[in-house]
Formats: sequence, C-alpha cells, structure tokens
Amino acid sequence: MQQLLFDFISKYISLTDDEKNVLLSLNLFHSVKKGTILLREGQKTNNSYFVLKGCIRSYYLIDGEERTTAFYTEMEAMTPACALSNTPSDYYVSCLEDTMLTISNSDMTEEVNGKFPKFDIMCRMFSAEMLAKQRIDFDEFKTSSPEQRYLNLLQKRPDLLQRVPQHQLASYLGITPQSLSRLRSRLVKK
Amino acid sequence: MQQLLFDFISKYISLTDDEKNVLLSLNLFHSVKKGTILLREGQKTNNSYFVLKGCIRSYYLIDGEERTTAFYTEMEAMTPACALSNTPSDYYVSCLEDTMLTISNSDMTEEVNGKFPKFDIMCRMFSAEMLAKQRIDFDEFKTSSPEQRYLNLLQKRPDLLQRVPQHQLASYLGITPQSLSRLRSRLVKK
DNA sequence: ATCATATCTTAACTTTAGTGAACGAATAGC
DNA sequence: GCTATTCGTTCACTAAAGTTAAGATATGAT
Repeated sequence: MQQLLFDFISKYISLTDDEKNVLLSLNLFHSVKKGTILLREGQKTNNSYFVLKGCIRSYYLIDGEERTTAFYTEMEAMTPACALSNTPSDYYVSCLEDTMLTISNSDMTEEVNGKFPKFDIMCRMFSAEMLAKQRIDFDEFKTSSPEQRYLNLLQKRPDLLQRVPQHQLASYLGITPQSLSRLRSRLVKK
Repeated sequence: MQQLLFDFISKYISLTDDEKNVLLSLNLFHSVKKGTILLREGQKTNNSYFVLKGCIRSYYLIDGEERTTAFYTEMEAMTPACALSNTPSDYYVSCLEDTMLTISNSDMTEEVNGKFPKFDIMCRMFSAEMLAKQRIDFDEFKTSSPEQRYLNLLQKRPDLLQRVPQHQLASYLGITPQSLSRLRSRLVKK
C-alpha cells in the first residue's frame, strides 16, 4: 500500500530511503469503511486526502438534497477548500467504498517540506497539473450538453458508472436523477 | 506597474531587493493592445500570464462558434494547460481590453525557483489556493441553474457585466446569447 | 426472511433552453 | 460620414430538463 504512494511520488521527484522513512513515520495510512464521513458541513479541518484504493466523494446538502460535485478514486488527491481558508466546510466528504487513503495535515506538510525542499517542488508541480486538469474538466462541462457530458464520462471514467449510484452521477453531471434516467433510455433507442 | 506584482507576491513571501532585481531583469512586463491574440488553437507555448491591468479571455472555437470559458482580470494568473503538457493548445487566449501583464515561461520559472527556493513555496501556495477557488466555482456552476449562475456572477464579479460583451458572458455561463437575453428580461419583470 | 428504506424508472405536465430567423442598434473599417 | 459587420433582442418553434407523483426493484437492517 505504501509502495503505491512512493510510486506516485516518483513521477515527480526521487526519494532517498531517509526521506521515505520520514514519510513512513508520519502515520499517514488509513483504512476507512464504506459510508464513513471524513468531513461534515460546518466542520473545520486541515486534512488532505490521497486515495490509494477505493473512492471518496464530496457533496453539498442543498434544500435537504445531496448534490455530488466530485469523486476521487485511485491515485487522486483532494484538499478541502476549508483546509486552506481555515473556515467551516461548505460540503461533506464521505467514503463511497471501503477505502485506503493517506491523511495528512498542514503541520505535517510544513514539517516535511521544511526538511526536504524538493517536496515543495513536487507540490508545486502536482498542484499546477491538477489546476490545469480541473480547468479542462470545467471547460468541457461548460461547453457540453448533459447528454454530451454523460457520453464524455462514459469515455473518460467508465469505472465511475459501475461503482457509483445513478442519482449521485446525475448531480455530478449537473442534472436530476430523472433526467439522467430519461437521457439514458433516449440513447439506448438511438 | 512593477509594484503591483511585488504587492501581489508579498501576500505569500517577502522579497529582498536582490530578489526583486532578479525579477526585474527578466523583462516580464508587457503592454498588449485590445484584440491581440496571445495564444491560438494548435499553437504550442510554455508561457504563463499574470494580468496587472485589463482583461484576457480564453475561448474554444467549436463549430465556428467562440465558446468563452474564462476571464482573467487584475491580479489573476493563467497558465494554459498546453504549457504544462507541451501539446498544441485546444483554445485561444486573447485580450479583451488594452492589457498590462507579465509573461513568463517555464525556463524563467525553473531559473528563478532554482535560485530562490522560496519561490517554489509561493507557487505551491498560490496553485493550491487557485485550485480550491476554481473547485468552488465549478461546484457552484454544477449546482446552479443558468439563472442562479447569472445572479451569482452579478454578485461576485459585477465588473464583468460592464466590461464584457453579452454573447461572451453567455457562453461563460454555459448558455446561448438568446437564452441570456431572455433570462435577463425575465428577471427584470420580477 | 421480512420489513423499511433507498434507488431507479416511467409518466404527465411545466418551465426553460436550443434553434433559426428577423430586426434595429452599435461598432469598426474605409 | 457611409457601409458592412457584429451585437443584442425578440419571436415562433422544438427539444430537453425540472417537477411531482407513482410504481417496481434493489438494498440494508433486524
């Protein structure tokens, strides 16, 4: 499991055994049961998450309805906005499946990055890459119809359609569950 | 004009005169006329832009139609996705107004960050902050109707409604110019 | 295994967005 | 200043999404 993290890091920087041991001493790795809520609306945290195996999901509670905005699966990272702004969270984060992940907080990041400046470089590269990827996702969302967005998801993350309940996918696509159901039956007829 | 950049940087790190001089030696500052296209579809670049005064806009050309996805105004930065992936750009970037901006490339970033590691820290902080902001924008977009998105824009960036042509705002809101026009007259009647 | 709950689908109806076309108004180029 | 183009609005029509409700299926808890 730890090797998964090291493999990921090696895409950006190379680690000495010494550096690996510092990471291992931090007690980063956690196993979380399906349904566990990692972060609640109104709660403060400065945790960051990195999914090694499984899936976590962020959602807002609007008029009593869950509105799912993101899924994070294998080798994806999330830092809740509230962790940076130090304000109460606007949304929930929960585990969709039994999940293995790392949980780190800003103190740990400060400490490690202070000790090994190359971690700053990695974080910079990784953040910039995430920012660009998310920008493209946003652009595609804006320039597509719900149907195109569904077909796009089918292409890009077919696994999600298997592992995620329909109604969560719907709000992820920016539509109601009924519309998604209708849209799908429309596509089958074609 | 240079002071604007230093003021911005000072939100993250403090600069010595030496460091400031290195930045000034890089010939970062440019004045660009309205309508100038900074980046074309199909073109490669590794430039990054930081707007000091004015406004730049990114847009796709889909079926001969411009689809605007972002506006960058005072104290906002953009690095085109193609600059990181080193692939041809999928979109255009052009100046909506006469604009003062800094243009840097990845070589310059490497050089400066190599010399002064604290720039890595700044970039890391800034990227993480941008990522969180953009995530929130995306979430709001997903969980809102076109009408709510318009009202939200009115609240958050009222300046854009003054300085940007209606049809560009429309695609920024993910709708057609006709729909925006209709939506606005619907709101007036209320 | 049973019951309660959650999930997915379907349907009828309402509301809103997309489309194509037409029209003045504003803008830019000559 | 005049003309051509672009821009914003309106209209009629079509297509799709939201809403409310109902029924069927699947899931989870005891």
